[in-house]
Amino acid sequence: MAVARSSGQERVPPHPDVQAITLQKVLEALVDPVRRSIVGQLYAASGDINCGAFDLPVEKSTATHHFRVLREAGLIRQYYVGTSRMNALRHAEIDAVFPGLLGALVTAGEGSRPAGAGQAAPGPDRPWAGA
Amino acid sequence: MAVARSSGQERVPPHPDVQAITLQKVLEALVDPVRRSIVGQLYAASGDINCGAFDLPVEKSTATHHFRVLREAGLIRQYYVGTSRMNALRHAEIDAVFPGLLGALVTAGEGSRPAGAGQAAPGPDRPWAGA
DNA sequence: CCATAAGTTCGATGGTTGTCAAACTTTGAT
DNA sequence: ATCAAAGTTTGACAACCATCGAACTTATGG
Repeated sequence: MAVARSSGQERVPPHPDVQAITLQKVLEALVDPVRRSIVGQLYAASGDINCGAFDLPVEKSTATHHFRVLREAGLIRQYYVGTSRMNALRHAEIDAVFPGLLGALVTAGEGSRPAGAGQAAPGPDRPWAGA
Repeated sequence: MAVARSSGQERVPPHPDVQAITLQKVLEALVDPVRRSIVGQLYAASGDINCGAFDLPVEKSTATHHFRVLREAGLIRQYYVGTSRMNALRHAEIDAVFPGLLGALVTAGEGSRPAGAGQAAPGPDRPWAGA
């Protein structure tokens, strides 16, 4: 029946609000490949995803740890649906604070190197230009 | 006299070429505030900067360590001028591999939060929308 | 009521990393 | 030749972090 229990654990973990999101925390979160994979899968998904539906190379307890780091960094929003915990990417909010960052990171992580990235502008003569 | 010694140490440390730059290494490098400060100062500077000219909160030997990490990640280029070691941001090359990433990171690190970042798009009804 | 499913919490562990001090190297100037 | 300036190298140390297994909590289904 789900009587919306008014007391006890609300089963809603603490999230930082937008102003509290720092670049330091975001980078600390995104430096881990597993967490970057989570964000990538959320970015590519149409809707929210529950923890168990992710394709991750680690055990459940480790995954829990990663989700918590992402949540505390302000990158994802978590809420319960029955026994499942859903995860939503805080896309618009992060874009509002760090414009372009999320998109650039996900794009960079897609493994798809932009074509013709062989030689960049040669620039003025510098000692290392020869090596 | 500077006879351009043809043998011995060339005094040019190894740099990864563009194709070898990985997002993982770039993020590992940029997760450290000191290294992000170095990149920020290079980004804002008109030309290259020698190691001693940076404003850093660590000892010389630690700074050397940070410069090496940045170099091995492919973020900076280093070359000698006399006893000074110059540092150049590999701006164009990084942009070619990870478009927009460097700019987004430096902008995000400038502490200048974009105005009116209070409330982002409210989005559809989700349990956490109330909290 | 009992079993199962979905996550969480709690140690423990092994590896990585940022930091410094001290000794060293190389270059340029006196 | 001698000295100072600018970095580097090495070794040591403390702190942090990702990972796992085992025990626990909460909700759903029969």
